[in-house]
Amino acid sequence: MNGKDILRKHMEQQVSLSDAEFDYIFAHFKPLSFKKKEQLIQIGDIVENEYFVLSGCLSTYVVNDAQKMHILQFAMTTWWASDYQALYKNERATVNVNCVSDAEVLCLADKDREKICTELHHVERFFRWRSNGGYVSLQKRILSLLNDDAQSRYEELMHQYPALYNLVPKHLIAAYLGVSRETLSRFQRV
Amino acid sequence: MNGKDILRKHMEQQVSLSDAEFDYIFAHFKPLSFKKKEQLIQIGDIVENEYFVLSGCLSTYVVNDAQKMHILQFAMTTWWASDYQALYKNERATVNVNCVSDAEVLCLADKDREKICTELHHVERFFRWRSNGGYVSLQKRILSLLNDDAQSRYEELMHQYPALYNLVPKHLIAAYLGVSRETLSRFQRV
DNA sequence: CGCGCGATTGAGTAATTTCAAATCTAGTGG
DNA sequence: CCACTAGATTTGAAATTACTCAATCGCGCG
Repeated sequence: MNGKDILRKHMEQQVSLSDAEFDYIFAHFKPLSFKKKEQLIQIGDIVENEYFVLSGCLSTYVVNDAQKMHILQFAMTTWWASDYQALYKNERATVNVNCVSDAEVLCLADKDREKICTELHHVERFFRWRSNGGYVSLQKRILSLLNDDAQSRYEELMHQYPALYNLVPKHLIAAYLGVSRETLSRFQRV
Repeated sequence: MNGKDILRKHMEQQVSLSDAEFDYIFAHFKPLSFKKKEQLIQIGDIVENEYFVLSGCLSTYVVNDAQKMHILQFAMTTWWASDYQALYKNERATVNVNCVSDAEVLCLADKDREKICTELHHVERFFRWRSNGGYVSLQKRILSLLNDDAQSRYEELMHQYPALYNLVPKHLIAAYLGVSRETLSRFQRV
């Protein structure tokens, strides 16, 4: 399936669009390819775009003073990624976004998203519902951080996204779960 | 300031509305009063409403098998609360919402929100931006759970919402931060 | 073949939890 | 107004858990 079809199918899960409408929307997305380890956003950058992932895997992360990395989000196909704090509030980037693997994305500028949201009420609805869904997912993650031990979080993550197991190095999964790689490794033996 | 003015000011921070528009919107909100400890939503409920807090404080929480409580969110004036997973996805409630103190709220039905979003493009934009803001806040909380120790999280929370210090019992703050009340108590001495 | 990155393992350490008990506080009824 | 009580907070000590540091192992790629 090509990028256009992937995006259309993704959007039509929420709202229905005519061919003409979708063509118009799609014209605002720019296809880009990245190699493993390339940076899409770096801390301090001005952030003007968000990215819809077609293939491969991105990660959104920070590195603290003690050189420890924390991963806010992985993004695989049909997921969106950016520094949303910077994007929505017009601030400098406080997180990095890079490629865990080679990746293809569709790039959408913040100003274009706002433009097509204004022009097409359906699109505004799509993005509202997308945001609602993201909010609920983050709430779940907070609950799992509060309530579940790291081993359960690991098992749950692997259960929900088995593709991560082979696509992402274990130390990055540890950085997502919030445990040291050694501790994660000790869980594996079970 | 009365409830109507609080809501209007809150919405006008994002979008501008005519008097007639706002009157129409406001007609869909039902003012309700609750006493401390009253439950707005209980696990298992069908969830049809969300709540805009005018005064007092609500908390959204779960209790795990070991009887340990985890707080997903506090909600003070101008904050919104509900079980959004249940509300958005038409599922049964998986979290409780109750009153930490006596509280006044404006109740908005899911179907009314969707209706006025459809009727007034501005309102759809307001709710999209609200959701975007919530998403960013939850991301920050996840980062602080991953990166900061409990003491920093406590200090940061008190710094950002000093009102919580007197309004909310410490063991609930511990349940929000994800530490035992004993550990939180030991931090206090600093 | 050897290098380098990632994963694993062991041992000692630091931090938090649990359990138990004591202390403090605000609100209630007499 | 005071005594009482339930809820909230604090403290101590033991047990658990995850961390760090260091060393080793394994494997794919040049």
